[in-house]
Amino acid sequence: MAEAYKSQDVLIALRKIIRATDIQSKRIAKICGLTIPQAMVLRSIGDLGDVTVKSLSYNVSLSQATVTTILNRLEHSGFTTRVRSTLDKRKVYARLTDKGLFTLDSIPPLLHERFEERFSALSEAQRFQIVGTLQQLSQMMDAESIDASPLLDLADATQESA
Amino acid sequence: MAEAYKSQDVLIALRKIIRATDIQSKRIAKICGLTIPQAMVLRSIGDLGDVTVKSLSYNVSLSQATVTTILNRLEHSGFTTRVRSTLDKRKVYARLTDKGLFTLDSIPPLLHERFEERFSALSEAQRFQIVGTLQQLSQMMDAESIDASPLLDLADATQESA
DNA sequence: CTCTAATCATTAGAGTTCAAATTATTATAG
DNA sequence: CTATAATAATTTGAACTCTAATGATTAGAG
Repeated sequence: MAEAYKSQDVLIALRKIIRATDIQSKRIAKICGLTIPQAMVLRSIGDLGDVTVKSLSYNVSLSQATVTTILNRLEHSGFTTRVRSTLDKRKVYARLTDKGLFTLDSIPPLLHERFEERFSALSEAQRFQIVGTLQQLSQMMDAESIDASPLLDLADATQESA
Repeated sequence: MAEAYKSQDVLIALRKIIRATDIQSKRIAKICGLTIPQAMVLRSIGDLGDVTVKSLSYNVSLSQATVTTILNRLEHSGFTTRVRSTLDKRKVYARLTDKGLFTLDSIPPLLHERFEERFSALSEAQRFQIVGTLQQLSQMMDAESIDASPLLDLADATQESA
């Protein structure tokens, strides 16, 4: 029995992974009130400080439109606010509220706990292999056009908020 | 600088891959009028013959609810029909129309052409490595609970349609 | 200075996706 | 036989995601 690995197999495997993360996202949402995408965005804001929608979209690999809708929900739930730039009125900075900052600490691991365990139990070489393969995949899929390095305009925002 | 591969890196790489396939899906939809999920379902029906929604959901790794909505669209566009089982009236079989059968041949590769090229240019060992890593990942994410082998009830359907 | 082009964010519109609740049907236990 | 449980599909409700169009603002050319 020959084993010919086709790109279709890639698609099927990806679907299972996507499904697993989707389901996990719902699970997390029930526990802490934040879905995975929301948590990713919140975490990004925590890491980067005040950031523009565009920077966020680079950072979490989502379109600007998607980040906008996620920010809508985060703002509605009181985790973030929007601050329009005074230097360039086109720009809008996302900023954590106290509630958002507080919540950041209580977000559970974004992947399934069991995955976290299993993954960290692997050797560094194995982890490298997995991450490397995924990165190779995303490059092969032309994801590199999305892969631009995050254009942080932290300095700008920090000065303004001072 | 130490390189500690964290599960967060997995999440980011996955996001890029997911996004790349989403974008490709829209691209395909413009070309042939079918999104990737729709094409996957259509192809499954082509492979399996008349199948129940449940079988399809196993086969394409989507929930029953999702398959239902995709079938709605496929039916609305005239690619498939629904045939309710007479032996077990709970079951509904999806069936290709002539248009659906015809269209099946004209569906472009579901992943980016460049990806198809690059992927098929790899050695069997490399392809195995990629598919294997993905499958390992999906198992680690507890996707195995979804991973049950497809429960085909082809025989049943075939007899009925005769 | 002004017109046009580029940039940033949002909105509009459509498709995907899930869990949970519902409906319909079949199977099983008493 | 009937009541309950299990199964199959759908509906409901909510989030995510994209592209394309729009609105607002800034940058650059003439």
